[in-house]
Amino acid sequence: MYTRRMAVSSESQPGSAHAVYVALRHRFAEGRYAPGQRLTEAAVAADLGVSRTPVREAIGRLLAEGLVIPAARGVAVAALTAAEAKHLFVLRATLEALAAELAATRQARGQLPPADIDALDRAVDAVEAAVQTHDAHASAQANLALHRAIGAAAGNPFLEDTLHRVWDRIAVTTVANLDDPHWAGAITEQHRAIVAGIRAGDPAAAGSAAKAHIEAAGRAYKPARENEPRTAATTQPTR
Amino acid sequence: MYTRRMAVSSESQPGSAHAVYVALRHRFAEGRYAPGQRLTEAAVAADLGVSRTPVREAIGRLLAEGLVIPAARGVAVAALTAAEAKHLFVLRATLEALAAELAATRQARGQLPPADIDALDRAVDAVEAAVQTHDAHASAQANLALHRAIGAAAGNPFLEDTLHRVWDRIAVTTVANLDDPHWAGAITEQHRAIVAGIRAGDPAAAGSAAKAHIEAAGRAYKPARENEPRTAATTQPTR
DNA sequence: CGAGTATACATTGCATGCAATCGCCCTTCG
DNA sequence: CGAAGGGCGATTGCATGCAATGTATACTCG
Repeated sequence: MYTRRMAVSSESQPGSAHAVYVALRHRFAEGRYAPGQRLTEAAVAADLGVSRTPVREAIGRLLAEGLVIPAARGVAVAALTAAEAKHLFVLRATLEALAAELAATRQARGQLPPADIDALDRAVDAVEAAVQTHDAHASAQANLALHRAIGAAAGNPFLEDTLHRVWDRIAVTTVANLDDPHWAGAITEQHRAIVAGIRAGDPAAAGSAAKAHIEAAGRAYKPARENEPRTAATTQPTR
Repeated sequence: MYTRRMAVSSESQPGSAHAVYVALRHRFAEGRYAPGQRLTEAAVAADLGVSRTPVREAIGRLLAEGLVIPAARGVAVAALTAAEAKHLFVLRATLEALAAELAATRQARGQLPPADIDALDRAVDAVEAAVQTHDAHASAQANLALHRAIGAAAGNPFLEDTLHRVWDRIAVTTVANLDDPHWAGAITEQHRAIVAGIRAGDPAAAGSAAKAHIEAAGRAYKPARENEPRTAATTQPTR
């Protein structure tokens, strides 16, 4: 998974500031810090067992990325409005279409290792299996892994980084929407169409399949827990 | 209707950490801190008259954005390799095509204020005038303003933010390449084609014109000062 | 004279302290 | 009963100190 690469955004940073950053993102993803919840430096620092300084740096990055927003006194976990989600999916559709096109182009030129393509097929199978278990978390995980693999196959580190940003922003409030059986059935078919286009080295086919897939995902998207009532205190002050 | 400004990346932050961040970016843009140059927290802090703490935060953000890279002892100003530039222009072409398409769509739906379109025309004129003065800095500035206006006209804050990131990354080492008279002449024509497509409300025309324009810009791009003094070479790009 | 090694030092990374700021709540007045 | 104002407290923002770490230099030995 770590085929790095050109310096676009450094991944393997040491230090607890980066650890805090990763930890916070993880808490967002698993909903432990819910959208709208307020974060205070002291509470996070106590939670993670570090001082406020690395927490400050991590929050600064999250603020720059839009994963948290300025709140009354400090920051709050960002929530996605319906309009924001719509805009994100428009961008995402174009980016994923480009990724599929580039991957197909690399395949046509023989620049894509066969192992990578086989990995795509396995990833599609994994999503299908996960969806059938009706495990939302595992499905989201497998789905993300597939899309990540396509992004990596494109061979453009800046595109890959941009895709990660978009996914992160969407994943803050989303898990795969499996309630709709029609969508759950269509997802694998659409995934296969993308991979087939890549395998065939057909950029147009792969790109349009990817675009259609993301647009369908955008239509199926329902903002999870849109408005959790406010004032979920940070961590319990244990008072 | 006035839609509340979506928080994608907070712009007007107070505090000297943000001021340091802006100041550093400005120094990069005007070449005062050249690519490959090493930055130490203490030196920057002394230069800007603050302590190391806000400098640390600013450098952390620049590191996350890829504008500086980890160096032997701290960080160095990032330089663009030819391969990186190529990848950036591929991404940029797609993003700007999307922006032009969305702007044209908004125009077709009557959602784009006529004043905005007139502003696009004026921006095109401004670029033309600046190019004729052979002032590289002014030309780059005017060109960026035009592209920014198109990005804003698209009405998608996430796309706009992503475009800014790409522009920033390219602008680190680039000014408009005016040496090529053929390119200098074609630039205004291409700009007009994009704006014409938007004004006509024709997404396909606007998008393809934008894509062609950026691809031409990518071909005309020559990495300014391609001296690579072994800065990024701490990790081997074993590609 | 070159290579290997030890040492000193520049520099980062984090914690802590202190002052400034802003929201919240309680009080007070209309 | 509602609104305005003031004080208190929570929280941020920045500076500084100290320890850890990796680099570059100087030194020694072959």
